[in-house]
Amino acid sequence: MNKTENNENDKSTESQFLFGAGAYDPKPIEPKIYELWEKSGFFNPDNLPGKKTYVVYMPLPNVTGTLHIGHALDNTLPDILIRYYRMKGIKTLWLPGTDHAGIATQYVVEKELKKKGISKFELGREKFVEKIWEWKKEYGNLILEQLKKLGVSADWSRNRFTMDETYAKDVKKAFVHYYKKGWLYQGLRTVNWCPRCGTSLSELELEYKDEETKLWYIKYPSKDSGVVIATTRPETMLGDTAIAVNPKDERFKKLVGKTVTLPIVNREILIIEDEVIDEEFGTGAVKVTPAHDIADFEISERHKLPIIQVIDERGRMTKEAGEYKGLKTIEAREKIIEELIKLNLLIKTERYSHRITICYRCGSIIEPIPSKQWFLKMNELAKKAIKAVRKGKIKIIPKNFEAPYFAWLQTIRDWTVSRQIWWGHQLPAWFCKNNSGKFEVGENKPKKCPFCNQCEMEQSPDVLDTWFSSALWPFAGLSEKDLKNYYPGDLVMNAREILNLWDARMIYSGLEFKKEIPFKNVLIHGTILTKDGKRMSKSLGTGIDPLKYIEQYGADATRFAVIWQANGQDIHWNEAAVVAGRKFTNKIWNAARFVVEKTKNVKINNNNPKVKSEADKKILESLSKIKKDIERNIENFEFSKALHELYDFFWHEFCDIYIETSKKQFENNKEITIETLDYVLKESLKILHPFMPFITEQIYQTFKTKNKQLLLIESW
RNA sequence: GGGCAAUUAGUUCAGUGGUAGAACGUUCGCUUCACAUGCGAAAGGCCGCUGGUUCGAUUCCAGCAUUGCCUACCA
Repeated sequence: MNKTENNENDKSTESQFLFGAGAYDPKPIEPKIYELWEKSGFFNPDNLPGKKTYVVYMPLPNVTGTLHIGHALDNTLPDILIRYYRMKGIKTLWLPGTDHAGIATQYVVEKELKKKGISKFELGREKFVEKIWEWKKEYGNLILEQLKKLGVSADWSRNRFTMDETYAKDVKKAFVHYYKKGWLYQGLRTVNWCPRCGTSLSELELEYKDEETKLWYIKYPSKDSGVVIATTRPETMLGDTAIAVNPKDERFKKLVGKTVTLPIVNREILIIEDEVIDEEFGTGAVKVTPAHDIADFEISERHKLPIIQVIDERGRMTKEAGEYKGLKTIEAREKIIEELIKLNLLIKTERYSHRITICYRCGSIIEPIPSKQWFLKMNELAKKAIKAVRKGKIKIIPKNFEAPYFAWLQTIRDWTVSRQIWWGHQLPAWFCKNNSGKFEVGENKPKKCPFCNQCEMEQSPDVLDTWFSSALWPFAGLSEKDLKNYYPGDLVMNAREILNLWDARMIYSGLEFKKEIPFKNVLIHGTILTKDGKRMSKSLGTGIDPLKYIEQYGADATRFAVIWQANGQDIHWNEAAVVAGRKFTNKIWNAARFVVEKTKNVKINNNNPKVKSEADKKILESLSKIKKDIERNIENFEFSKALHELYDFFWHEFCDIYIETSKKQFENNKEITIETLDYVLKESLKILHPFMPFITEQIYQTFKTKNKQLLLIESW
């Protein structure tokens, strides 16, 4: 854009406000309107009148994120609530922020650096973390700027990041608190390990992929006869410490308690009974490898079996694997099968398809290995979270999501909270350099080592699982005053896969640290799928970019499309809805133009009797009914329904019927017609505002009313 | 494997115990002084399949099929 054009635009502002000509063009208008709102300070509830509060916690976008259509849903719907309650005279607070997103961010920055030929290992931890901070400074708020384009009316003055200083302090406090309660412990556990990322992954960070493989039937001989087992992973047999069968399985009854010889290694291993074994699978007898299978690890805990690690954290065979040491697992597998054939112990091979576990970030095959990790006992916390929902203190909407919530919490395992990456909250655990394994937990580094009295204590290199910090989101880093005024809040709204990952964790964290529920409602919205019902995926190019729509059709039209389709269940995204939204903005624009042109410069003779026609009465009745409906629907989170009703009312009842009638009424009933047009338009703008804030505010600003303020805070 | 949900017009979806509605699309007619991103009109559906309850079912129940999502995981 050149300078002359700029000047022209400036001059034409007034005429734009007064409806120049042609179709509604959101492009020059939306940024100006947003600026107007932001400058007004009314996104900040401290500047709003009233006493009652309404608080929404934004589902934290990752700093690496860019706006996708899921965010549009996550944020447009709460914006309706926030705008509605703000107009209702309630102090509304929408708390925004971003998540440092440990693995995800580290992965993104690592890839960026790699392009420049820089390896994180060459840089070292400190420099690498510095690079991430630099990256975060440059791109970390991008997504927030994009949310502004959507019209999100969050209180940006309270924007937080999960690694802000004050936030980090609360994270440390939480860790120390749990430790003092005896709920944090270190232990060896076979964890899902990504050999590529070099970290353990939570169950929720795993993905699965179908794979065609083989099932090898291997004989473990003994003095009598031996046992045949079936396995998909022969290379792990070097770490076998038992054979397990189902206690009900008659075939193996007399073998239980005896031993067989583990081939190649020639170790005697015990035959044990365990309920989890499926008699139907393979031969009914299973090799138990505690170090490299999570289910087997659990069996080993029940039977006190030894753990022998034969695969290391880079996915190579360890020295325990003897002659196979240093080989990749897949190479070891081939060699071992060759050896078994030589020994005449490979009974048969079947084709077999199953699902393998892969890393959610990089897609590498997960290698379960034993690893020293920190665990948080979940027993008490899970109970609290269950109780809050059972007792109705927290509502999960729709209600049928309560079932998976309870199921998850009832069968929950202790939470592995440590991660072996560099980006995140380092554990506030301080180790003695001279006494291996001795440590102290505290918010600050001890001045003097309590163990050797002389060393500089070293902080644990592990960082906390990202969710450990986001679990504290409703209160961490907030000032005392804010906590007093705005905690607990009212609502979180997110997609269903976050229910246990995040919502449940916020619930028990709130109860544990603030002795109060963090929010009253958890609203689970549908998932946006492609038009043919497939999951959206960036790699398949089936993603839907809301910014493209905002650019092309405007934010109001984009919001319209999102809300129009958000009816509670999964959405098969229909682009036509955005076009419908754009048409609707144009309709609103033109209807307003009509009303403004007809009502300006008209001298009203107040002495004339004002007689309402049937049409006047009808539209006024409809308006008052629709207003109540909208209120009810918004308060019940029925946003789509509300918008459909609004659309129908405004377009058909107001424009098609009343405006057309009004043209005739001008001849004999001017006063009341003007009054009605003016009133219905203004009221319509109000009730449309939470849904389509930009255009309604823009039109509202053209009115020459006394004491006019922003529609944003106009009373509902 | 378990759980949840969906299946209604060409498409995306509402909805109801008495044989169905919207948006977009399609067809036809309109440059009617807010809007052609418009106005008016029309066509278009054995409401997934099979059985049950009922005077009557698209709506309630059961089974089946298809699809999707969540969750678990079997070596």
